[in-house]
Amino acid sequence: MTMELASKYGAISIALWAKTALISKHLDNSLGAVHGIGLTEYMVLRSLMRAPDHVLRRIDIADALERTASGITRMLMPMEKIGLVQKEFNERDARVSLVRITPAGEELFENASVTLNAKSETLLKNVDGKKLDVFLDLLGAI
Amino acid sequence: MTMELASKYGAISIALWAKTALISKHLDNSLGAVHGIGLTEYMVLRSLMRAPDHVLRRIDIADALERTASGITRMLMPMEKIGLVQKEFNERDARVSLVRITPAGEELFENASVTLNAKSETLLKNVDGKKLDVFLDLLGAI
DNA sequence: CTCATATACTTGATCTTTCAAGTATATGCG
DNA sequence: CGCATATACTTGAAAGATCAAGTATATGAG
Repeated sequence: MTMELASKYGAISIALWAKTALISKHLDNSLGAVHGIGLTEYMVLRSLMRAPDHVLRRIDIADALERTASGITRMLMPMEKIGLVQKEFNERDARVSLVRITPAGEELFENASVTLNAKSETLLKNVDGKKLDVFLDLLGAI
Repeated sequence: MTMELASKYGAISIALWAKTALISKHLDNSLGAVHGIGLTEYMVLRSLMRAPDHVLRRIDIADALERTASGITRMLMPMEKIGLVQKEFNERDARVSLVRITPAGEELFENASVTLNAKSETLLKNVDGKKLDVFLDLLGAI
């Protein structure tokens, strides 16, 4: 019994892994083609938009995205160069380098969100619309 | 209304992406520490175990895992070296290089499955056990 | 049969991300 | 205060995966 239950949890892990690989590839392609950013970069912008004052430390972004600090350092370089985010200093703590989303970044995020939502609807069209809240609850419980 | 629905689909995509990043990192670490393989390599073995006669073409593995053919070529090299899989030739079509799981690969897969299921149960313990079938159905619909 | 096109795979270059090590700064204990 | 330890970030080296191009083989039209 316990064994059966465990293998059911394993099946969910595997299904999550497989379906997410599929979905994120499509979303990445769409965001790249239409807006010139990848899904991970979209998630950086999203984290910033949800942060108080639209500012975060690099380490906070790393935690939110399950990435390393060095990965974030490298990802932000081109984003800063094209003006989606900008660097700021923290007066209280000279170690931290704050990241702020720019107006251009906010605008791109809003447009990219429309693309992401539309593409998601297409990809997930076989999921019963009535069960979306149940789905979100289950994911939220993880 | 349509907009609201689309953004709900978008929220599901994002939740899938975020939760899967978390889960696969943990599973990857556990499989690596206990069995010396990554989650992607586990999925290769799993695909082979589920295939008729336990044999697949490289391209089939690539499709199943949402990876490129070249990625599979490179991933199989070390797996073949440590004896988890072996190369075979297709008499009908000299272009294809078949991949067969070895007895050692099968044994490792069975052991790794126990680890994966146990770790999944821990990671997903907050998901109500009664809703597992609903969850699997929703994922299956994607 | 022959040739154009498609398929299966491999390989060099490249991209993205991590890991390990290093720098700079902060914090707390004595 | 002074020092041990922890935190935030950066950077060179390396891992993992993709892309583009190339090789070999198969298939189908004429």
